[in-house]
Amino acid sequence: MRTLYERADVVPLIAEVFREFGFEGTSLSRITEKTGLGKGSLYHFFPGGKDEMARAVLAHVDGWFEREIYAPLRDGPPDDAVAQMWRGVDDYFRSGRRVCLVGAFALDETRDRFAADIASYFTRWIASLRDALMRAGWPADQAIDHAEEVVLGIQGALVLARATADEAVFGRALARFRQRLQQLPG
Amino acid sequence: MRTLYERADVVPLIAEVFREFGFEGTSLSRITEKTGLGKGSLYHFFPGGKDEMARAVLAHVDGWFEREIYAPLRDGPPDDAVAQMWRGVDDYFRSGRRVCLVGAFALDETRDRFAADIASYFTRWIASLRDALMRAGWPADQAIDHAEEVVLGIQGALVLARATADEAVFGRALARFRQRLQQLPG
DNA sequence: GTCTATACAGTGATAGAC
DNA sequence: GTCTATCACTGTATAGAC
Repeated sequence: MRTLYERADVVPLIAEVFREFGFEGTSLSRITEKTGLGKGSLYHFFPGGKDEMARAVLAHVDGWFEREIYAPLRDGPPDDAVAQMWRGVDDYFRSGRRVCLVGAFALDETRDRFAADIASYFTRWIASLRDALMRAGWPADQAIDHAEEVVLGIQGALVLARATADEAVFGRALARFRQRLQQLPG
Repeated sequence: MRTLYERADVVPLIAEVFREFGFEGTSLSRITEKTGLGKGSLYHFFPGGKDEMARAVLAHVDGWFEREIYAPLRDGPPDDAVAQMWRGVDDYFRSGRRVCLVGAFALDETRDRFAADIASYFTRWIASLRDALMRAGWPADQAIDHAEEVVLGIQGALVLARATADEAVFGRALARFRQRLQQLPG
């Protein structure tokens, strides 16, 4: 039985801990508990400690979105890419049961530590969605407006779903946005 | 010169610390630094420690919203109440430069500690806004949809504004919602 | 690579002088 | 009421055995 001994294998586990407890609330003992790896092993993989672990997690999340969401929005057929975005985010955020790690990091002083990564995650999401909408026929000003509102709305839906312990909020929000983007103007 | 020696005077200061650092990131030393009060005084006002301080802060925030936003939405002239809500939240959140403490608490395991307070803050906001919209002439299903989308959108706008360090996101989001609510259906 | 042992600063909290 | 001193504990991080 092969256990985890590659850095890439533990990053998703560490990501879950950061997602659940935030940066400050994540302790090495919790990471040890989740991964089964002692501090020695963790510092072997991440010499920079907790900070480097968080950076690896952010890079991992960013890589997933770049590959599954942003790149198709920029380069693929716009209607397919948008449809894949709805499926992708609903799946990724477990229909509202999972929280956005990047959004959570943004809210407290953790943002200052990872400001560039956090800003890039959102600006690239908005920019790639705007591109797809324009290629789908939306005028530039409406495309940017809709893109911003969708990305912002997904974050808000995740906050509200978790705050009220009502996951259905997330699905309803996605449905509203999907419907709105389907009605081309004119 | 009268300094702070009432519990009510220090709550807003403590609120700022929780808003900036989150629950886990807020330490008693940071509260001491902000308020100028030593641990002795803090535990005199809040025998329950950090937990009781956070509860007092949540109650303070809740009281402000109940008084300035929810009650007018439920009882006042709907158009005036909605207009006052836009002014109120723009002012309260400093046009996007301030974060929502309740939303931030909702994202990590802090939610479990204050679950009832956090859920109530959002469900009452949505319910009171829905009431106002219905009294303004919106059909029930659209009123609840819009209310949920506005409350959720405000949270998302705060996340996005802070994440991208672009406060203007917040103002644009408020303007979009305001415009949408002005166009009564039919 | 993975572990145990350990260093040391910082945490929330309490006691008691004034 | 406010302070200082102190508590037990947990935090991140390091060193070194195996």
